[in-house]
Amino acid sequence: MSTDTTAAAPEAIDGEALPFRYGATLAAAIERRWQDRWEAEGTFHAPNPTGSLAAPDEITGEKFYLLDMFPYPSGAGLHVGHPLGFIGTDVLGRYLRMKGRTVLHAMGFDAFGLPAEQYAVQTGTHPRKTTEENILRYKAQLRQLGLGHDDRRSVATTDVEFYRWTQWIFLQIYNSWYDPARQTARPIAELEAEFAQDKRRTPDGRGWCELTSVEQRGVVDSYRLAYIAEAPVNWCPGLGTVLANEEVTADGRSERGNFPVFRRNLKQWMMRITAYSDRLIDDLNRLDWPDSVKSMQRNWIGRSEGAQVRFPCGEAAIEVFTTRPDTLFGATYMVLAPEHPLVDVLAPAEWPAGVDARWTGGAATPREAVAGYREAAGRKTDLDRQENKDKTGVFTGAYATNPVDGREIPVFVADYVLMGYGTGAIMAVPGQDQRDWDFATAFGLPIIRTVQPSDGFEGEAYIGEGVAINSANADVSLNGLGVADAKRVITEWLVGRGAGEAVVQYKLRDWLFSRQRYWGEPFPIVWDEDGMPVALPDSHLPVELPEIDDYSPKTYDPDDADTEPEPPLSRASEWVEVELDLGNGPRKYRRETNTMPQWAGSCWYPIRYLDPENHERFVDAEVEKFWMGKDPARTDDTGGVDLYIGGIEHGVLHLLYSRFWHKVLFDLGHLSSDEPFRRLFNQGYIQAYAYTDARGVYVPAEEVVEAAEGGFTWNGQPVRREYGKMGKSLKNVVTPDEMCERYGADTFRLYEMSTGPLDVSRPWSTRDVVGSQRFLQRVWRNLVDERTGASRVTDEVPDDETQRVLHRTIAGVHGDYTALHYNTGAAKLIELNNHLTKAYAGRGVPRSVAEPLVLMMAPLTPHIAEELWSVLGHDGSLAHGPFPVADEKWLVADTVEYPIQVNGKVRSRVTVAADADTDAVQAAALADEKIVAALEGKEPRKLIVVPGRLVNVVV
RNA sequence: GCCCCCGUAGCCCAAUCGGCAGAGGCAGACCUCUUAAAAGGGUCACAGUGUGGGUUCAAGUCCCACCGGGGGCACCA
Repeated sequence: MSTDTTAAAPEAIDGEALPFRYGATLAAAIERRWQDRWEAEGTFHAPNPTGSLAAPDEITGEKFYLLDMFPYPSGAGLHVGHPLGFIGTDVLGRYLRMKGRTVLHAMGFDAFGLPAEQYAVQTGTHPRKTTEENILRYKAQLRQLGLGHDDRRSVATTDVEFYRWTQWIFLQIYNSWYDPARQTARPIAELEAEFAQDKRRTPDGRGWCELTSVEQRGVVDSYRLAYIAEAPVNWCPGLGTVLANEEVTADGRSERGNFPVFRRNLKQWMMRITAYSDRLIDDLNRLDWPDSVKSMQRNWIGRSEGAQVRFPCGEAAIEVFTTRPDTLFGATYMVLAPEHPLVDVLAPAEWPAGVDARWTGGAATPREAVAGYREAAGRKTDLDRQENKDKTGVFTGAYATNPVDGREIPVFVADYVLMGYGTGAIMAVPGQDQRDWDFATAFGLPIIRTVQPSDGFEGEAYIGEGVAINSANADVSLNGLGVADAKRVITEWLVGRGAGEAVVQYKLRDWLFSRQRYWGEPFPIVWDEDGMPVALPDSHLPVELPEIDDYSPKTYDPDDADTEPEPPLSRASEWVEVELDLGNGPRKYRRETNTMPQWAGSCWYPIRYLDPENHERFVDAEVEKFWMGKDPARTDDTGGVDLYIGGIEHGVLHLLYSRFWHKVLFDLGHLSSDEPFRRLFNQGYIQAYAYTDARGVYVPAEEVVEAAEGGFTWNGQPVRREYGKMGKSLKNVVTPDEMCERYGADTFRLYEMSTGPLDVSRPWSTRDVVGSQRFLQRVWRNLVDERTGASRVTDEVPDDETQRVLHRTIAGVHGDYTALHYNTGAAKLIELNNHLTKAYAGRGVPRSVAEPLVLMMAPLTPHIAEELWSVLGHDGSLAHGPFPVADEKWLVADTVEYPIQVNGKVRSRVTVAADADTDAVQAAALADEKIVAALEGKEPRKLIVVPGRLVNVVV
């Protein structure tokens, strides 16, 4: 390779006298040249073991799969906060590559999504056009940062070749069912075979052959992992689409757009993620993830163990779920959710004699009371229900029988019980549940304590640990047992009586998977003349999005709950109505007109990076095993990406969905890893100050100055400072483009990595960037003649002190890079350079120190390091090493200075040989005259010698 | 209300198993190079670790309570 690597003479901006001073101009020339060269030489191409990207000879060292959460290419472009994680991963990737590891690092785009579609609706521009322009802009912005990505592996979820495989994965899921006995997904054909051979009973007990083919298909469809269900979903008229639970905020609004969301029963595609609840929760223990994300997922899945108990009630029985079956003897009433189907059935025509006036809601009959209450509850939004925690309800007029003691207890309807959790009915135990206590107090219901509160307990409901009391019948007694034992005993008793069983409940619901949008993956599904869904065979993939004129779903008044979703694709009638031969002759079908949610593509993109050009499979099995396979050297390894870095905002949605898909594909034998991300790391955010004037209007943050007496001013007028996001409307956006122009990419990278450890959020401060620039300039000046651009290094043998500083730096930098503590790594490099500046002022730095310094800088500031490396006479790139190795002999000092403490206060210091043993150190300490004086002849009570650290004399 | 994380110099951040509170940067003061300018060179100062207790020979680090900031969950039975 004959690329010219001498420093180009820059335009005279840095001054005639010093044409080779390192500044923005010179940096720009160096950076552009090295970026071109890396691209031309394919420096960051990662070798696959086989397939189109195969280069088995280039595989050296252990592989490492490094991954960033890929960005959505928005029209606004990147601001300086976005690349923080990207630079962080790049530094690690470059370091590991220099150490000889085979590193895969690529960057793609999560390119389906609402903004491009909304822009299309407004302007008529095809979302593909907007999306592709934005991707090009992002790529240019990322390229100028010098990120070492394998550009051959850059995929976008909107690429037809990509979403063809998203559709293929959907079909894999659709064509599977979950076998709870084997705890695994299995092909649907195996289920059909079980039915056909009568090894499995049909839901209504008829023989398989007695069912019509449509009935048979209906039965099979009800087992699929992707299925159609008429279910209560989150309908958002303002957006014209339904949303997943995860996309709705706690106050019942859409995460995007903040529109009201209503619960509606609609037919939608669902994914049976609940089948994986246990594995998703249990396998968290096998992952190297932050505790915060693990606990968020545990919380979201919400597993609770308890018992399902039946309370007889007239002809019917009310089923309740409880985590506290030990408190059954304290159940003094029951509550049904307003939507509970038994509410209508139970209410008798007349109130029982002597009914408490508080219970009737003023109604003449129970049916009237219940109907009125139900209607009122139905009008309340979820938000109203949550905000108003005063307990309301009415008596149904019916009584149920407590199965443990035969007591008749009243049944209420109240909206503090939710239909969506458990069975939608509870047994109320006011003695041990504060909500029930509040209700019981309001309605004059009895309270029985069945757990002995701890001494001095002064609260109302007691939820703590304690022994059971008041809990015995003729058959069984819990009295004296602790909570756990009592639960076990009573559950066994219930099971024995056929009154209940031990069950596990989850908060997790199935994943609503269809959206009424244009810019998403079409489903590979058609509907036949029987109105049944039919999966398209693989040979019909991809199902491409049709061209249409109007990209918008029908949207409505955001508050109008009584509207129906109407997807934009439903208007593409030529595309929707098709005649296909799916193996039984040409027939007419209607295409599914919903599209997949944005999460679909992000569920599996890391897998496609591995083998982006494979047209036969979504990934080659050997390639997947190489990059993501389980490591037999680790116990119970999950396999997966070696390090995944991204923001914590994806803690539940993306990370839960992709784990689910990954596990299905693993179960079906398509993947060898059973988790997608072995290690997860949440980077912090770059935040920014914004300033408002007296009217509360944002002023350009760039132009605000700090007043001498404190406070801030803009154009002389005082402004108020606030801290938070960077955004156009806040007038505080700083872009990487600006930083590259003013300082160069290396300075920008170094600045972002220096301001703190990667997981810490920190404020952006443009004026601090100059510090990083100065460091690079000083290194440059130490090694390069600013007048001629020639090397200044010498062949001098460095002095011992310099050797020690160098090797201490090498040892430290290894640890810092590995731990993603780039701020301390950078500090050590600055320290080393500061030492060189002093020690070799005016005469050039020894080559044996200069070279390791340059190599160690390379992960953080790759362009200037490459340039210096070539100025020092090396032809090739340093991207693949070597990386300096510390020499032990320079890590140990000859002598150690020990501080001597008397009673914990430093009184003196002694210097002893580094290999002096404890006794010698002790002797030296006690012989020190200041210590002798401090002791005043007293005998030390205790002597602590911490080797290499200090001596403490206790008197 | 419950759970998790974080409080070190004017600011961003270091500090290994508990072992001398300071590595680095910004801003500041002073000196200096330069015709001049500063993104030139150099020197210096600045906190006892949010507050109050405790454990220890020794606490920024461990324990308890409180205060402040950030995040998650929230009538989940």
